Amino acid sequence: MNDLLDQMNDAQSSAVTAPDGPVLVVAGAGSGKTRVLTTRVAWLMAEKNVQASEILAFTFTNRAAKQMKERVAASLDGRAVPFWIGTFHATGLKILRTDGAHIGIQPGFSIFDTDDSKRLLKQVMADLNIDPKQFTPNATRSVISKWKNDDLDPAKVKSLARSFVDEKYAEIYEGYQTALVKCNALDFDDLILRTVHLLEQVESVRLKYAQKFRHVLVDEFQDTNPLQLVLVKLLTCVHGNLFVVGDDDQSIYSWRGARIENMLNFDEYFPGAVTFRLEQNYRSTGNILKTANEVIAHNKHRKGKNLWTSGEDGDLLCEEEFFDDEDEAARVVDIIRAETSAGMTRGDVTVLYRTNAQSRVLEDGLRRASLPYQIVGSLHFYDRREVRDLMAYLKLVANPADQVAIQRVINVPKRKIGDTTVGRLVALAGREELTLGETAAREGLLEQEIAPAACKRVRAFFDMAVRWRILMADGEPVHEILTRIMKDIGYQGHIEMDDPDTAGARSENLAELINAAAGFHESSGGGTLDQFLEQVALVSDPDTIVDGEGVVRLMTIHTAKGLEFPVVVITGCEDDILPHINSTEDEAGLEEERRLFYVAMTRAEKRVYLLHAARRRRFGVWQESLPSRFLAEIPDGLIERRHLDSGTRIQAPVARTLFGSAGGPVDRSQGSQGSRKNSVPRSVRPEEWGRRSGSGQPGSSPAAHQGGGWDDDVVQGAPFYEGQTVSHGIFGSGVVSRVEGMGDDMMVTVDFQEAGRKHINPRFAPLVPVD
DNA sequence: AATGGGACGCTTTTT
DNA sequence: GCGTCCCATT
Repeated sequence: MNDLLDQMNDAQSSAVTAPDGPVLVVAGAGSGKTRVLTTRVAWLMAEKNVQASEILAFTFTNRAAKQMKERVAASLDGRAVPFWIGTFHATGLKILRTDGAHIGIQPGFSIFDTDDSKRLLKQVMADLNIDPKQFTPNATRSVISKWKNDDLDPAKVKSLARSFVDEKYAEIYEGYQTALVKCNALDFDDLILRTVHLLEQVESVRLKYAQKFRHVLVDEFQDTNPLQLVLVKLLTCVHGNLFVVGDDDQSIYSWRGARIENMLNFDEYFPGAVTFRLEQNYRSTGNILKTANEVIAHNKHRKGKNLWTSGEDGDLLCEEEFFDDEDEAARVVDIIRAETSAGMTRGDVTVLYRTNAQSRVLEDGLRRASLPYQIVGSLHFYDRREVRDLMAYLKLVANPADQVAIQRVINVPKRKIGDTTVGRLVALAGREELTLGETAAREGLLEQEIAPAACKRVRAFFDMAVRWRILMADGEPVHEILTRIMKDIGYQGHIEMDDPDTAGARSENLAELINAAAGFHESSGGGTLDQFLEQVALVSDPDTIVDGEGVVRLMTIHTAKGLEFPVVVITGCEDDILPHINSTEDEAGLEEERRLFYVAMTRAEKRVYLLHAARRRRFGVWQESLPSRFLAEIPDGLIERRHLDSGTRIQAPVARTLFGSAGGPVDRSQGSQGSRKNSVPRSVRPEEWGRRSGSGQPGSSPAAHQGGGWDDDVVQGAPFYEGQTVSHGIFGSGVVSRVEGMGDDMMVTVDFQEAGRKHINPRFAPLVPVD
């Protein structure tokens, strides 16, 4: 044990050996946060006589949980560590499986993931005759999720509703919750919400857990939400030993309900808290740290810290501008080649981006260059259609009440059970208060509503389900059940018929699913179907980060949090992407984007490349971009900037500055910078951000931007009028023949000289008035 | 009930 | 630009 402590710096070891009670460790990026956490666990066990079973640790991701388990085991000489460690969701689930019955949760319940919830919502909305165009399932889901995270039930929401819209949402929420119960299912939020209810309402259960866990530890505390804070409070209500680690500068999940205040006001929530700060960084070069410090210092809402290293300054950071996203991707290829010939492996280089959509162009470039790469996160294996279909079969086997699963596959592969039949079946079941399967099993019941031939087909389907359930009851391994299901329903033939082009890939995915199930059977020592479904629901990807050596990894910045890489390439360092356009409205959103940028840079050990393009395709349409405002916050001495030929005077980003503000009047006094009047003055002069002209790129049509400078008055006064001559990036020049609608909905009809008549939404396509 | 064409929305991030 | 979903057609 002393060995472990000797290897630490003073701040680290005093945090590890902190006395009982609430402890907050403010741990900067790369400051050895995980090490402190794991050593604390080891120290508690070695020095404080705490049993493994008396420790509960929360992590933010399954990846982190796994890593921590391994590291604790290593620091205990490989002894088994049976302590509770996992995400909030997984831990909530564990508690609910054991004690959920106290608050009326039926055993064998399903977990609905986002897609399941959305399907259920759609059904509920259809039942309530609510137009899914006015209340999209996505928006509704996030509204309901917010309510759940504020511990508001449908009744409360209803009484608080002030507007028609709120009332509608509340109505949907109520229906959704009822439907969930009917399906015997919990959604993601329920896993935490219901656990909180259980602990609040049932004293014996609360005491059971709060007494059991003498020490509770939380990683990534800055990303906890209010409900999770309550859960932590409940679990520590007996011993009060709470040890949390976090970095307010890395809080990037507020959109999911995380409250940075949980950390900023920690001693308010947990009086008497002791705080430790870890600021020495063991990961990055001095220049990277200085840059990160400079940028994050622009945030006001933070505790404030300064990372430092005893190591070298290292190389300067490198900023490079490109004409478009394809050029940017080509440069990524070059960087990888240069780095590998300079001694790095491909696995040492990681490419980061703000949005998943950006990966496409990068992938194309890498594939063309025959560079092996791996996308980490995002494209979840379990999100593929064929995998979800099979998973739905497993779900309906495990939980006969799961209507969502049944409705998904009752006619997949096609077995002539159409929407009408399904609708009648569901209605019938609802009326009789039976599950769909029970309804089908009742003698003569189906015949009341459904044609005899259809009844037969429905019964045949549920008969299969019954047979599969017998396999499950006999303790047949999951992969065997799965194989049997596939055979019984002829799924292989189905995917070949359905789309021969993709059949090969889809069969492989199914083979992989069976592998995953077989792997689960082994690693879990004969785990049940329920356990398999749980694991799949809560573990988005079976730890995707495989061997590093020969593979370049691509991922979003969010996914990269907590990881480190020798070389980091951050792409799309542009305003509207990083910071993302949806987050630039208010200061809080902007600060979170800045933290995102900070997280991205602090992943790097040796070198950071900051790339941006002057234009890129979005929604299939070219859009102009300005360099990220965050780049301007980097002092010149720390970075080498390579811009495109600045001989050509820059043309302002037409489409966005013209009509980006949803049709509202543009603030004239601010000129083309109107939307960012609250931001820091740019130290980089905008006119220096040249663009490459006449590059010969297809579709670049320099003509579109000729006509020289640009006049605020013309631009901001009257947008478009009939008879006006305009120029378009792809179609060339033409005459406006019609203007319809306003703001975002504006459609302009233009007769182009070459391309003929086109309808254009100026919000998406750069349309420039020509004088 | 199956099929195919077309409209539409999506793109911020995920347990 | 692409996948999904809706609707009309058979």
